[in-house]
Amino acid sequence: MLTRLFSDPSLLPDMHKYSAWAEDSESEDSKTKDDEDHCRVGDDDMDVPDMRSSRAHSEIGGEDEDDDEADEDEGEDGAEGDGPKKRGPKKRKMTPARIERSKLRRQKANSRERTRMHDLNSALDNLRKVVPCYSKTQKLSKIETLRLAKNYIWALSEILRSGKKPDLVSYVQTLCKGLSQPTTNLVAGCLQLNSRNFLTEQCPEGGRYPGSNSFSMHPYPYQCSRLSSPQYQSGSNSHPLRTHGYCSAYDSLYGGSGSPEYNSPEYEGPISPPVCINGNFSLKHQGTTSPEVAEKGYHYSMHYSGLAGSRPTAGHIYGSSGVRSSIHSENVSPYHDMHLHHERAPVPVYDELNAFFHN
DNA sequence: TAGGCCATCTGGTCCT
DNA sequence: AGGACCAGATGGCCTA
Repeated sequence: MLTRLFSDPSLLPDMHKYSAWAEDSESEDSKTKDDEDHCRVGDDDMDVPDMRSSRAHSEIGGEDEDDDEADEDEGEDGAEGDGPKKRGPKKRKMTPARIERSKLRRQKANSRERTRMHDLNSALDNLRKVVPCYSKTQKLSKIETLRLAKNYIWALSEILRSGKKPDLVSYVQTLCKGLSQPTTNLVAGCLQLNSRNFLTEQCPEGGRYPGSNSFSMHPYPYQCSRLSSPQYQSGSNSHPLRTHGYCSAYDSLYGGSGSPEYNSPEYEGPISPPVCINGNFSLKHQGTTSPEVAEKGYHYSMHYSGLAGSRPTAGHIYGSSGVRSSIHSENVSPYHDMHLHHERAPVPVYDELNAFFHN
């Protein structure tokens, strides 16, 4: 859109007009406040913009061609007075009928926009329910939900590729790529993993995570009942997961009993994560690599090719201040040792993984 | 109090 | 022409 805007010179005058308005709004604070007070009506059902606002004028100017009385009446619109004359379409005189029609149109548009955003939010809510760490009481933010969902998809696809369970540290690292530290803590806590541990467990040389390779039969009791387990309750510091009842998608992935949240009556869509237990995956997995996966593979190949001896440690990713600093997905390599364990992976998959990881 | 997140309004653009 | 989509602006709420 921006490209389109900047590539189309005919649109620039309007942009300039808008910029000028923005600047005016800074310099003429009182005037703008006044306009806003007219323009913004906080209540949902009272969103009738006041046509005295300059923005309302700019919208109205380009429509209602059927009005004959519309003239080059610069006096009214250019009434901001001493400023430079604005270019673009001539403003038309507002008649009460036009004002009314414009109000109506704007109300309808606002209502549609609200509905659209509500739909979007409900879709996001549904997404929250199928990514790890769903909680009714403490929702992930929109951006974190999207990031986590992306990582989750990536983690699942990696599982599909390898045909085996990843180790927990790798799994959590994948889930937490690019997430904020609070969300990282949530996800890690959700999986009963100290985020500091899994971050610092990254071997700087690209080696294995100490003690993270073991995939015994029951290494991860990730069930919601864990929230009441003595281990969880005896934690040194209070954890939000304990109070908010987070549950992990790892549960459903690897043998956890159904989490109560997934049976939420509010949720109407399909609730199962797309992967079944014991390697019987239900996701469609086509032979061709999807663009997203290909992109991911590219990231990983970049990562593995350029990383030798230079991979930043976790401390570089999350500074002591807790502020995330320039984290890149390439900086974390959750699956760097997966290609070493391919007992159950079909040979083509293994080859493909090798191609990705050693490119 | 600053910053993050969010809902809403708004105008521009594209599509049907 | 009208609706969908998008992005900027703004103010409210919450939290560290």
